[in-house]
Amino acid sequence: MAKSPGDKQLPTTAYAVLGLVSFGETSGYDLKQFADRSINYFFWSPATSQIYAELRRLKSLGYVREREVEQERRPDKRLYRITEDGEDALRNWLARPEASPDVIKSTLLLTVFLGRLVPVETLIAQLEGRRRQAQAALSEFEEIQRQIKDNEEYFFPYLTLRCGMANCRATIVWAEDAIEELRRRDSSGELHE
Amino acid sequence: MAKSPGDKQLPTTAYAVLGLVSFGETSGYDLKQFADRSINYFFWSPATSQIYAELRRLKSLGYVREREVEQERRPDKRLYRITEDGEDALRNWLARPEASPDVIKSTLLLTVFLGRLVPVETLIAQLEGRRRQAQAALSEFEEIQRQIKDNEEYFFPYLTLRCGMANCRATIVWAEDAIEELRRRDSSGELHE
DNA sequence: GTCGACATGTAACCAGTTACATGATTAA
DNA sequence: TTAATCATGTAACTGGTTACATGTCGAC
Repeated sequence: MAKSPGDKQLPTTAYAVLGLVSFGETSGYDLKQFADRSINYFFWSPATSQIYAELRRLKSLGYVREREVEQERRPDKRLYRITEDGEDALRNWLARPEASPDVIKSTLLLTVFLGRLVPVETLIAQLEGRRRQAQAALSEFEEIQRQIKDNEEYFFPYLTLRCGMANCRATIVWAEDAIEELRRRDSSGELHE
Repeated sequence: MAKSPGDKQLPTTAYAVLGLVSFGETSGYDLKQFADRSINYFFWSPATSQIYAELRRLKSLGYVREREVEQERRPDKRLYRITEDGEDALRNWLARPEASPDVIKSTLLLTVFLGRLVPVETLIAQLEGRRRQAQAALSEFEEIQRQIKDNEEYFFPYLTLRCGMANCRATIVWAEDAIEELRRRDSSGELHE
């Protein structure tokens, strides 16, 4: 059943949502929270409306099953649970031989690249900002790591957390390095331009 | 003149193209090559058709000036040069106090995050692939660095290059680390489902 | 009485890609 | 003659966001 002829590739977001559903029955609303505090760091967090749209698509493909739940003191909600077909499709997608290369859009790096058009102090300020940001994220990640590192259940998320930490450290080192180089260049003669 | 009332924010791609044009008069075709081998590493490289679309927009805003050039042994082409208004708009955008946070879409990390659904060997193979990739990119970056590091003209691109190198190193370290952790876990009992 | 969390959705729009069309020149 | 490079563009589509609508409950 895995690999029926009409198996068209879905957009990555669909698999991301399906992957989150695979952790257990949830609603669209909960999924949004979950996404924001997990895959958000290395994959964008889709808009709420997008999540609902994906859930409808996954349902129409038979990849998730829907269950309506009436609540008294809360609005009614729809809970989704992954199906066997859904898990097949997900495993299939996950096991493709090569992951597509990362997509990175860094307006900071674009700004640095065009740095000759920017006042040095502005550039340094932006780099400082990024450094602080990375430092804050690193602390947060370290805290999370403490909480989950011995919990076998979180082994794979833990690995992605480690990646986040490595990237933060790289960013901090680079930002400091770049600031230093900027200052050196700036003081070694205002003869530029 | 910088900051007229109708100054609506353009999409980042527009500023990216404008930024590339700011290096000197070019055609859409040349711009595509330039983009592929420069900002491509930290900003996506727009489709060719998109570049032409942006050039038309920039022209209609008065940010670039167009000049038609007839060629004998090549198709005719249109060359673009940034205007004063264009440079104002660009500087203005570049100097905004905080760069928006990086957008990262890593299907590899998404795959690792959902790693419990993937055979360990597949996961390791993907991580190996990424490690090799980062290693290759690092070598390439080091080579480029050798060529440009003493050329004042390339100072700002050089800073972005250093960022790329830092990220490559972080990726290599992380990938090796993750593979090790995966192997350890795998050998310490096949009791995981 | 108003704000924030809960909960789902629609409609309009935007940014960007893919596939294709056109056509000349040059190198294999 | 076939493919690659030069050179620009159109049309259809996809993936995703924004703004908005709707309504309840609990806390301040």
